[in-house]
Amino acid sequence: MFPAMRVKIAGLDPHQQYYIAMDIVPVDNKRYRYVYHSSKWMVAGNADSPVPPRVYIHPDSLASGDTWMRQVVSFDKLKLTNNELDDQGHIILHSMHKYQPRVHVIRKDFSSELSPNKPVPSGEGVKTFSFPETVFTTVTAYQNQQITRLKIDRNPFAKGFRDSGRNSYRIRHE
Amino acid sequence: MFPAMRVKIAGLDPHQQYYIAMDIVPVDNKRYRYVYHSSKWMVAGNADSPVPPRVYIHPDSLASGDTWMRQVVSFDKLKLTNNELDDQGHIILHSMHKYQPRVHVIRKDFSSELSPNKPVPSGEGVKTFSFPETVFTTVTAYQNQQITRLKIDRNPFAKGFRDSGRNSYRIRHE
DNA sequence: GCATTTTCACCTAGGTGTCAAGTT
DNA sequence: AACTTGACACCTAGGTGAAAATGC
Repeated sequence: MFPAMRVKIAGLDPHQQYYIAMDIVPVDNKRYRYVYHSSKWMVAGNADSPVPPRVYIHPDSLASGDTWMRQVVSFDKLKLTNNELDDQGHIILHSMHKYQPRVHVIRKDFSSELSPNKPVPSGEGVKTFSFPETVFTTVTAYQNQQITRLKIDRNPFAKGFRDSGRNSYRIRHE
Repeated sequence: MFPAMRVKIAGLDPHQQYYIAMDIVPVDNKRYRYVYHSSKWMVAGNADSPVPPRVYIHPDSLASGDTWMRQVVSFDKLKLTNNELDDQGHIILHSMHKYQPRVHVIRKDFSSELSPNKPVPSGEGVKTFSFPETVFTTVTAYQNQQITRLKIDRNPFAKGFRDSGRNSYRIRHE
């Protein structure tokens, strides 16, 4: 997932151990399509059937509150798929749906049910955070040029698609 | 360090948490040189003064006995340096000295003194293993062709130096 | 008419030994 | 004469979007 979610965390007990995890939940029960001439996402029917729940447990887990608070916690290794049979532990989503990423801070002594394949437990010892500005719509092909430009300009791995010298290569193989 | 040390571990308590670590200790108090015509390492004086102790804590630490025993534990990310002022956490060694790598299995509740910059604690809760067949001599340039061949043939990153098509490239830049 | 998958050139990031040049 | 360092060609490993191929 790019751009990656990055969060700063405060208020933990420095000596307590925590997991930090992310899941991604549907915003509504709709399927969308992009209407190019109005540059808007429009409802295009009801959502597809639910997919197996997946949780991305941040690879620095387990760590102390102290450690988590000292750094920006980045989710740049989180991967998405539309393959409901995925066995790589990626988060499974439907294409053309709207989603909300959520960050979970889970105290170790309340983590007994934490698993990449089960919903994140809730209740005492678990805090969940949603940032509405991070809602996104899944696609298999980009629907508008602002997104394409953002991806190319900001992601180091897409440097080959930036404007400088754009004409001087990219000859297809026969 | 290549080839990397790889160990299988048995006899742990599956539910206990352990660190696994490696350090590298001098075999003797000598400095060596390689005598080409007899293909042997010969003593060439006394060892250089000791270097700061460094411990490589296996990156899968902390993990349960169960987890450690289920996999081959590989130390392929361990790095060596002859720079006594190294600040990358590499293990510091003298060139032209003989060394013995050691594997340490450290129960979590006895790990209070475990640090990349302190000698590994010893005593209850800590087991140390040495494999004499893994003794090696440090160099900055290879001293014999068997080693060079071993490195090139076995290390995927050295594929470019293998024999096939050896003549067809490797033109130096002007 | 779309949505999705596959292939590919182009990158980042970093692990190899070689060689030239420097140091001791 | 032996040792050390730095630049470099050549790899592995894997993250990009474009375009072609396939599916629905």
